[in-house]
Amino acid sequence: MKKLDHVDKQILQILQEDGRIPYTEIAHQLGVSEGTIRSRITRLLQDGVFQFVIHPDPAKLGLKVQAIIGLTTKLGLQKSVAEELSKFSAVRFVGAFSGKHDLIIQACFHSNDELITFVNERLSQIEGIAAADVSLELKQYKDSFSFVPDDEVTLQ
Amino acid sequence: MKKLDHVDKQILQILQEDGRIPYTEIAHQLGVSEGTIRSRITRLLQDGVFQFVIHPDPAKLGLKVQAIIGLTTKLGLQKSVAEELSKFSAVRFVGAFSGKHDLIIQACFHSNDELITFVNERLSQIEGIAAADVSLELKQYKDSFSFVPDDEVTLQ
DNA sequence: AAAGTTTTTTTCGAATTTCGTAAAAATAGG
DNA sequence: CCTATTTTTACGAAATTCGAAAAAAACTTT
Repeated sequence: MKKLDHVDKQILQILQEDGRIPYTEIAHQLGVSEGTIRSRITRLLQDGVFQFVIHPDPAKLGLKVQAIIGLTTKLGLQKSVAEELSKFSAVRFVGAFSGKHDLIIQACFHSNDELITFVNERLSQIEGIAAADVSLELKQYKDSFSFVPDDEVTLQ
Repeated sequence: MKKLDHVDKQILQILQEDGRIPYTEIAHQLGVSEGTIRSRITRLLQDGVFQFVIHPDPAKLGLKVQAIIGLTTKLGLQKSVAEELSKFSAVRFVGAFSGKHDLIIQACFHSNDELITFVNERLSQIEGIAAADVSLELKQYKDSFSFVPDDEVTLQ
């Protein structure tokens, strides 16, 4: 149960703009030594607070069709359905929810054709899916899992 | 209109695991020179194929409550609603969709209380939202931009 | 298929960054 | 106020990145 202080949050903020900015540069921006940045980041990584990753642009990879699909699953099969769905590389998000749909997923496709094939061929072969409610993405306004909350934060 | 070849895709694959792995290490793994990795990555960045970012764990930041909210907007106000919603740092995804909801957003909160406050106070103050359908995330199975398509890819 | 052109890869020394670690400073507890 | 613990700084060594020129590969044109 450790708190993220202002420096930690500033580090996260800077890294979400450019995950490969040198520690020396962050140190310079924040007015501390490189060693401090290094030990802070090492600790944040160890605590699982964040990971260094890349954010590909699906459209640039030819995945022009994105969809959010709400699924109704048969009782008792939700978990196995979720795990099956997670295996697809086209599927980038899978979550269990309360509300209209038991599972909600987000996936990317090259074409409408590929999407409809996914729904008709792939989903239908997964045991436990009762219904699928497809929403086709028309325009994306924001997509970032880089968000640092504004207020004080306590580690879990 | 340039193709991503096998090397490019391998680079993306490696960087998804660790966005800060040294170019020399990637070069070693793929059996090419550091210069090649460097020029490939520089080009991919310039083409906007991907960005270096970090992936924070919302739960570790105290954001234990995540929700997907489907919104119905008043005709003509969808865009401005989407832009307003994008301003919230708690909101990590905003998209316009065909289907049951005009807009679908994904957001993180410290507590159920904060979520309900967001819905009742923040959303209600945005001009143009007719209805909000909240789905509370019970469990997350997958959340990753790790989707390097398996087949050939052509840049847009 | 040879010659010329363009693009990509390799090479390599210089500049920069990262790393390991010990000393100094700051913080916390009694 | 003193001691123990944690955090920050400092700094030389190792590793990585960078710039740029040469070499190699891939494409064109004839």
